[in-house]
Amino acid sequence: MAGQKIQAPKGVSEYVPPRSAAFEFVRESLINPARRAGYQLIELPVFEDTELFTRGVGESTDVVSKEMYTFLDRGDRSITLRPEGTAGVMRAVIEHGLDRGQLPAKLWYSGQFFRAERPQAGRYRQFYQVGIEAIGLDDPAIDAEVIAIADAGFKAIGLSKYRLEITSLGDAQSRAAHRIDLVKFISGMNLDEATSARAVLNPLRLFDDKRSEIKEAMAKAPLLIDYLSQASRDHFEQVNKYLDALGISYVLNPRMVRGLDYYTGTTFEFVHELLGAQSGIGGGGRYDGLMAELGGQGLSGIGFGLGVDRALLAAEAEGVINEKSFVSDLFIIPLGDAAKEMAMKIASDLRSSGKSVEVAFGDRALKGAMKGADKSGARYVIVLGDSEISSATVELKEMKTGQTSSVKIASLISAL
RNA sequence: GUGGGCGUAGCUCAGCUGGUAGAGCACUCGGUUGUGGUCCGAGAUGUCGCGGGUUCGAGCCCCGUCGCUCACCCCA
Repeated sequence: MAGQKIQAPKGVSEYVPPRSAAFEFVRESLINPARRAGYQLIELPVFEDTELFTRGVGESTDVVSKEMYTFLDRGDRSITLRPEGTAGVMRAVIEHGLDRGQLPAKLWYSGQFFRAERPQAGRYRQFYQVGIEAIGLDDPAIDAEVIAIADAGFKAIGLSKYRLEITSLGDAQSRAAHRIDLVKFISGMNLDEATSARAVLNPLRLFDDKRSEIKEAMAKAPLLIDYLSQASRDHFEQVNKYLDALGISYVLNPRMVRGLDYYTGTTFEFVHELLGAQSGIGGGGRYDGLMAELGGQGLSGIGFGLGVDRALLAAEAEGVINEKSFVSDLFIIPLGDAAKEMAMKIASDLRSSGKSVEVAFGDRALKGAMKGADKSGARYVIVLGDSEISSATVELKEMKTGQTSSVKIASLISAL
């Protein structure tokens, strides 16, 4: 019986050669600034107790209420594929007592996340994020550093056509005071059912509506930024000051809306100009109440999540991906069985000395093997046949120039 | 979840008012016996997403389904 072809599940992003090289480059570019700032790797499960997200991210959010991959495992536990990274990091910090050492705890992660949405340009059901979290420090300087690390990642990729938007969501009192006035304002608007339902869940959502009539109506709505407490205002001004000192440009967007309930205080988003509807390539902010909500001590925190898939899309749109895929130092073409054995031995020795070496297997004709060497992008090629074996000498050919030189097999390592 | 567009060789696509498939690229081999990138020649490749239906006959029409894609919603 002929096997039916099996397709990947709907909406997943996957990266195969040659594009996987660009993906790897983008991901590493986003991670490196965090490593260089002293953030340490944290590897966590991709599935968690469902309650972690309902409690941490917030039941009223779209992410939790209609986009989670939730299922019962064989022990009837409710499990959810992680839709974001911060809640899991906070869970692990509490569980492993990382908040008992020196603060802030500075962590980075990278991996897959899952959201059961309708796929679209730059929006996948399984997608990749790189993120960092700095937990246990209220200093506005850490806010600026976190933002600077994200910005450095995008710059390392070569991106330039994006903007950084920031605002402050203030503390609990700030938000409560603002909400009263905002709800009052919205009650005076004439809204359709779906929109007002959304407004009840989170009135801030209306700031993000794309319809022009809503935008116009919301133009006069009270802004949260005008309700900030003195402490929140001071903190936010300090953040801006540090960003200025770092030479990071940003625009204040008091209408910014974030989809996760845990955000407080400093909040930011990176928006790319060349992407379609899904133009956010990264975002984050403070979450000063999250740890307590998850049963830990009441430490504050700040972090970001950067979209690797979208950053790659943005890099391709800007045409800045010129990173060649990984290329070998040497390509060996063996002719005959004895040569093949020797080629494997040479390759193995050179590899343990840190050289990257490919061997042409499969007894291809020399012409085809040379073509393979060319395609591989290897810097040098040698042909290994009877005469080379008996003389212990090979013609080392530099592919770029076509020039060859005689080299003893034993001294190949120094010739590469 | 709602709506639009699409689904033909590995890739990008062509296929006229229905008559049982083609191009370019890529791939393999060859152009005198062991050295690539150009050029020339030859060759292999598809259950035309899947399942039904209409028809003497469907890649082209109809229905369903799966997937892709774009937008809404939402977000990375």
